[in-house]
Amino acid sequence: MELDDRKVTILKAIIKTYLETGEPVGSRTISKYTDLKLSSATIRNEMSDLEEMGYIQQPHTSAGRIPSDQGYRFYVDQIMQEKEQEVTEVKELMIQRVDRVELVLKRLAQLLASNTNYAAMISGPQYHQNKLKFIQLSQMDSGQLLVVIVVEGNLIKNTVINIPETITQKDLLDLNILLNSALNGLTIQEINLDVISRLKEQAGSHSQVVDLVLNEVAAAIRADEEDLQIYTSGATNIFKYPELSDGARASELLGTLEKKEMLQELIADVNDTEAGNGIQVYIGDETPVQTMKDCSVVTANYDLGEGIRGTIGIIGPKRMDYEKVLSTLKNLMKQLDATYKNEER
Amino acid sequence: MELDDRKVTILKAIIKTYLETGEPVGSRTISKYTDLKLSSATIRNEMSDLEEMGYIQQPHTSAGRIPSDQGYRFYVDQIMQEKEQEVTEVKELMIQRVDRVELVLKRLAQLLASNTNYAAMISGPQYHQNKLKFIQLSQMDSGQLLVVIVVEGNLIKNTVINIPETITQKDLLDLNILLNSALNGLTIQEINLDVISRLKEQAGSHSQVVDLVLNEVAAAIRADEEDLQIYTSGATNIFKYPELSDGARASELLGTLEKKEMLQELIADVNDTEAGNGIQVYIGDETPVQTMKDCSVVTANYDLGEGIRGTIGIIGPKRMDYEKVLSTLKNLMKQLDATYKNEER
DNA sequence: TGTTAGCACTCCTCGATATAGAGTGCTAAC
DNA sequence: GTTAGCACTCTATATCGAGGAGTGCTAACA
Repeated sequence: MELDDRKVTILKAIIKTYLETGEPVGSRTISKYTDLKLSSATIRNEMSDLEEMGYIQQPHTSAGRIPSDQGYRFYVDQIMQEKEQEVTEVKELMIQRVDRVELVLKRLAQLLASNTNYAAMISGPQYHQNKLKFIQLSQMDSGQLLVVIVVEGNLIKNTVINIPETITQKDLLDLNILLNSALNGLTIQEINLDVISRLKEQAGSHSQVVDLVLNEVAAAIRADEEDLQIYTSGATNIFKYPELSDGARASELLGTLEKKEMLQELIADVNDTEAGNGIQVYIGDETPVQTMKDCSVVTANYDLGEGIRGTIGIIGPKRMDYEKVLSTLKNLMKQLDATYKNEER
Repeated sequence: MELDDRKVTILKAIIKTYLETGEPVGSRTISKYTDLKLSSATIRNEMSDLEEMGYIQQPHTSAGRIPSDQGYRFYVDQIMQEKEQEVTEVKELMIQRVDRVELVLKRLAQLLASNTNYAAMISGPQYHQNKLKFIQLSQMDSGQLLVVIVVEGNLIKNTVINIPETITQKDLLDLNILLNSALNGLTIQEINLDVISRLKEQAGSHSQVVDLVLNEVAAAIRADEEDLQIYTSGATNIFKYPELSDGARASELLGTLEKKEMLQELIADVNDTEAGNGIQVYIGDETPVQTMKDCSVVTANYDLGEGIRGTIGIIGPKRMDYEKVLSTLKNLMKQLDATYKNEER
């Protein structure tokens, strides 16, 4: 059987209506809704075909039809094609340049959640892939050194370390110069034993301090990894969709969003399958995260330049408003580009 | 009517049973449960009295009894008295000293949530009440200054600012000394116009930089306030308690925990009414947060020294295991004291 | 040959009704 | 003061039937 124009029109009409209402849609509704001027009987025949072809299904014999995952997939592919060129002008998202990346990300998540009425997640940059830009040691109290580490993209980490020895201002200055010249431009991953032992040699009597500093660098980075830089917002939006809000489902889903570990799998998968324009849609079972199999997830990869890149995800019911979500994300990416890339930091 | 020993025993038995089961408890259950060796009929009479006195209530005529808020209050007051002296040894909570306060707080919240099976919240320190300890400017690229601000308790804030002029190493050193000597020991609130203008005078040609730096200090602090330093964990634990997990209620409660604004009111109230040992219990309507009126909230104030203090809260159903929560919190406070206070930082 | 009207059929939804069971309150006896 | 007994109340659960939405099929129509 072939998916001719009329079938496509009817399929789209079914899906659109279902997206709006969340109720199974009957033949009479479609017969009125479309401008096809067909009777409900004809529609019924077509629907029967569409069901046989796997695009729609019936919750029970005498109910209307709802889209199957395959149906959603067809629909999404369609609108992704149609809108490919079109640069949608959604209402301004009001992005302000802020220097602290985490804050920006948190706000973005909030923005997306409140704009779409779905749940939003956003992953922060992976620090260990970024290059070191600047290290600064300074004496606070005696025996206490303040360590400030700046990596690409002006991400700043800092800690206070206790040192056993006292250290003169002069030595401190030398150490700073040494550290900077040795480590600048390296990523955290590239700071291996070789680099470290060479550094310690050069540091001479202060090799112990170097050790402590490098340990702290490593620890700070590690803490960050552990502390999964994933922000979520609007998790409770899922209660707006009855099909997601029954006890067990809601609990699972919210748990996934709260714990965040599983979201990493999602992000990993997004990065693996990296689509053309960076926007991807997972419908139902397509998701790599089992607890989201009743949801759809739309993801995008953002890149603020200077190594700050990550993944954004919108999580909602399968009957989410794909057009809106897709255009919101596209618009967001455009604005991020405009705000962060072109303007030199 | 008087609340004699037998009534107390029965009341406690009712509450204890209800805490475990979550179902209204009948007279026969109590007659078997206690070692009072009384028939269900006698218990019924006593229950009737207890209801008249307001300690228990019936969901409907032919159901068993459940504790009223007043009943819970009595119960909690009792165990708080009984356990006052007793330093309970719950299983070790495994607190490790970590230097980054936010991480510690996040972990604490997780620890509490998983230990109790309720939701946990924990508020971070309010930076503007803390004294400035150290300010350091350093040149990163030309035109870019790295500003590091350390306040009491080794809380570190930092930003990168763009400056219009270039500045020599010598001038930078002078500026650092100037800033530190002028601002050290002041709280953010104490840095008023008077201090600022005096500073700018002394800075001479670099008064513009001083301005920028102070603005950034203010902005960093403000961002922190906005970004409400409240961490939550285990919000989805509420699904373990049917009386909290129906759609509307769960949504409201989770929303409150996610948005966090309302939690501030709770914290404010805790600080206002500051109880003896710092532990407080809000039962049902006693809570200052309307959305938690079906819950009980147990709060404690922690103090890690050096101005790092805040509030911890455990949020669960009214039939929460008060004994466990109270002793867990007491134990936690003890461990925090041992880990942070005695050991000099 | 495609479209449509008509109709029987299916299955869900919703309200009404009946029933079982848990628990109470009261009374009377111990 | 305590207890056994019993009638009574109210909920929870199941059952039934009516109403209605929607289908699938057939036969007639253009």
